[in-house]
Amino acid sequence: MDDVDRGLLALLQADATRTYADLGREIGLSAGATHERVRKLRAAGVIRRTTVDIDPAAVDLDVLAFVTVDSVAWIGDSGPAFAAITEIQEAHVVAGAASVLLKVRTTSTGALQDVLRRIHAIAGVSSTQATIALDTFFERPTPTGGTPAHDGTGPDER
Amino acid sequence: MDDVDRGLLALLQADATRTYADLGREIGLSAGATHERVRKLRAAGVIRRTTVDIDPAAVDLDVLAFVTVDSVAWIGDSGPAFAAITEIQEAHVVAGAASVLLKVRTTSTGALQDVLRRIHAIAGVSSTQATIALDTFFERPTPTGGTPAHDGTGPDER
DNA sequence: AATGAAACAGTATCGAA
DNA sequence: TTCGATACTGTTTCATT
Repeated sequence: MDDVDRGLLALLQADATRTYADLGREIGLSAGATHERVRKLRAAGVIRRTTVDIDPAAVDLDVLAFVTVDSVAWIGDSGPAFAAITEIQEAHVVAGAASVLLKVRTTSTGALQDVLRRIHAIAGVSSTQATIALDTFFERPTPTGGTPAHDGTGPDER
Repeated sequence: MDDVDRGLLALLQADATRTYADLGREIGLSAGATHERVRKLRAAGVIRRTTVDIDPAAVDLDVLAFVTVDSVAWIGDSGPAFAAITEIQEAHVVAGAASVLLKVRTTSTGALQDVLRRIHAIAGVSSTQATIALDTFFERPTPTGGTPAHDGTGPDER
């Protein structure tokens, strides 16, 4: 993982449909070498998958909510129970007051209520609290440090 | 947007490197027709972009935190100020106690502290509260209702 | 809006440096 | 690890239904 790899990751995040020849031109590598780099990044699991980013509104997912879940017991192995609820986009175990933080998308507040009902049915769950998002400023891919603006104020650099 | 489109979206989310011929075979369409469908989904903005999903740990982003931000004034136009902080992966205006909810990734807790400092420097921000994620059960693409049979009625189904 | 075929472009591979 | 060349595979276009 050198700077060339990080640059490639940033370019691919922005647009994974570009050709290897094109990407290579931008970072100063041949198409073959670029291809080999990307192949290795995939093999190493740095690139987990190539996917499409979909507009939630286009599939009628107009409601976005963050749900904190409290539990009576340890919920460290309830991952699959949350994963079974398809409306849950992310599930994280968090430190602090709540045990789990969920990102949930539904077509309506009624559907959200139904999701909350199913969450309560999971063993150990004692309570939930939902916070509705009114507007999303932005959602972007995991930062890479590839070629991002650099304001120079940060303590660490790489 | 019919069921064929939704099926295509689900397949592309799972693996956008598959060929049109291959995708078409699975949903019962020729390569040409599949290509045309996907082209239209892109043109309509349903598919916002094709991207790669990167393992955060591979780029040393070992700290994930959700930060709630309180403000004294209306922050409806501070989107760009948050976007300028590259460590912020998502920013949403939320209803409830906090004004904005952020998803932040950093290489260390020290770097997180620095991000919080920069957030405080944004006009109108009065306080922040960070919640650290200890473990991520899963993070997946926006659900599409693609594979699950789904006729648009009723709260939801699996 | 879909098909099948043809022309074109990009990918994947390989020997050499 | 890279490059450059090549064979191959997939994409893109188009006339047709």
